[in-house]
Amino acid sequence: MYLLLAAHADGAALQQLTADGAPEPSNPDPRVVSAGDLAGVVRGLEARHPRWIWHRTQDWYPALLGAGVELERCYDLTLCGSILAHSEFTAHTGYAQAAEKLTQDDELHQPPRGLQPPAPPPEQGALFDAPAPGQRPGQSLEALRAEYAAQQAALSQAALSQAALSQGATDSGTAIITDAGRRQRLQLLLAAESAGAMIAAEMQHTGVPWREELHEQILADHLGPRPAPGQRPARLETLTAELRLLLKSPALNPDSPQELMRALHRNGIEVKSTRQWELKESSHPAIVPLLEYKKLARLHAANGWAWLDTWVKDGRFQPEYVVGGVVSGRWASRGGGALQIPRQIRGAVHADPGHKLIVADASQLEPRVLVALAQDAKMAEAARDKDLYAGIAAQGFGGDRAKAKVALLGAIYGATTGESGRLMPQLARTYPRAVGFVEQAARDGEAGRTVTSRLGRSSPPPSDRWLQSQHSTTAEEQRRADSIARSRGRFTRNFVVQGSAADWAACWLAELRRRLRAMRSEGAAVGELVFFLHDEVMVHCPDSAVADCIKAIEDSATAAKELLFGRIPVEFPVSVAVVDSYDNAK
DNA sequence: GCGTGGAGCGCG
DNA sequence: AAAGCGCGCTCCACGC
Repeated sequence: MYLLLAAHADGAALQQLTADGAPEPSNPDPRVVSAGDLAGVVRGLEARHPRWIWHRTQDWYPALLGAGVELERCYDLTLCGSILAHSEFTAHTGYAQAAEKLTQDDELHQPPRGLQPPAPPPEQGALFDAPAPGQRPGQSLEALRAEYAAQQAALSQAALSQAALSQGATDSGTAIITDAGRRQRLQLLLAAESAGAMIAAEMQHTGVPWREELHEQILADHLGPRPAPGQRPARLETLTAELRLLLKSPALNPDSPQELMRALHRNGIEVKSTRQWELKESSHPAIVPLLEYKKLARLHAANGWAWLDTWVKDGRFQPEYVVGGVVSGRWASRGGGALQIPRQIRGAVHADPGHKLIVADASQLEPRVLVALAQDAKMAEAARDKDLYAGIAAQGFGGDRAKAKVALLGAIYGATTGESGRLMPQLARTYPRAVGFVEQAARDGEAGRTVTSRLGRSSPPPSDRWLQSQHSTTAEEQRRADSIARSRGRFTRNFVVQGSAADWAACWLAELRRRLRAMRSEGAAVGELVFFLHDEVMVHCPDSAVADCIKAIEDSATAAKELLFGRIPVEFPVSVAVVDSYDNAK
């Protein structure tokens, strides 16, 4: 059952659709529900397990969660439309071609980042103050129904375009996949992306358990007592005085890179930047206190008392996740730097009494994804090891794990110089298929072609810079053009791996959510997803549910692998830690 | 005074 | 030891 939910002058409008987006013949008429009744009506309809179709999950779901209504499935027209508009699998469809021609003012087809106005603030009011459709062009019930139908049509036509076929998808070693296969992959991606949007809203609603007094204790230990607003904490004040003496600069502001650079130069410290690793080269007595200052200043500015006041309420950190916020399919976040919680303060993330945090991460996800993408049998042998790098080291690097790791990451990132660059030929000799796969992606990018993740998310087209650089005439311009092309090559090289890893993670997350919901419906005390970070999840759960949650996490990882790649002999192990405090997880 | 871009550093 | 991918946040510097 498919239920379309759209804003309406009197609240919301609901319409039952068929799978391909036509009004359901047995119940074709829309139903208008007042804002006040909506949560109750939605709750009642949820018993029939519909797929809720809406413009953006963020428009509806936060307020529904606020009203205590959790839903099972949705279809997020904005996120799915963005995938379909750009995917190579649907590039030949009218949908993608129309999206390309669309003017800036039709936001349905815009990617969800940057170009699109920010989502309405996720307050409770959002649901109940939805503006009339007239104020939101393109979001009437009829417009959304047409949009859904158009997306389903594009999906049903999913296939690799002729252009892409002739451009050597075969010589990269990729097996030709059937149209049905592409359709299935895209369908899976759209479902996972929409589930991700629900999970993001649910995790924001739940929040990460955050003990303010533990955070404050960490700050006090490092920085001293809380200073007055605008003041440096005691420890930073002391270090500033020390630096002013050591660098003979009585008014030095160590926060100013320019002042700092001049002061360092005056004291014979010849650095080209004030980056940590470069400062560490020098043995001047000012360096040690300077590095400590930088570390602590960062803690104070980014995750100090002000951060705590702003982002933690009633023992929960509730960041906003931005699904589809990264072109590769990774999530971004807005506010509070949720995806950059420094190790220093992870001690403040603490389970409630009688609960544990289960922190699970997919070990060495990106290299394993590369193995599966490239179907490199030799590397797959190494990937049967729990420690893939150790396996690679044994096969091709005389047991030197560090070397193996640097070489493999270099291949994924496109390293050309340094140790990593030097190891590339050695890696390529041992694993021609895996290395050939990323090399092909790099050549595609350099030549201005798009590349595509396992499930069908495609890289953006070349930038204006790249296009303009194609017309270079002088040798100098040509050198610049080559540099721009190589830069795009590194991007597309990484995109196929990072994007496919994001595909895997999205499926992992969606599968885990499904299992946790099933456990709850059996009435068991059960864990909640509270955090997700690219290849890592955190579940907050009662002591009694720990074993079941771990099993759900592991089963979901296996399920995700099979959804993406089928039954292949490559392991995707998860490492699981059951802890009270996040800082004990690794 | 305000917005923007760079530097620097946190995370994967 | 310090190169190669993707982000967000804070500060400072700069231009209007």
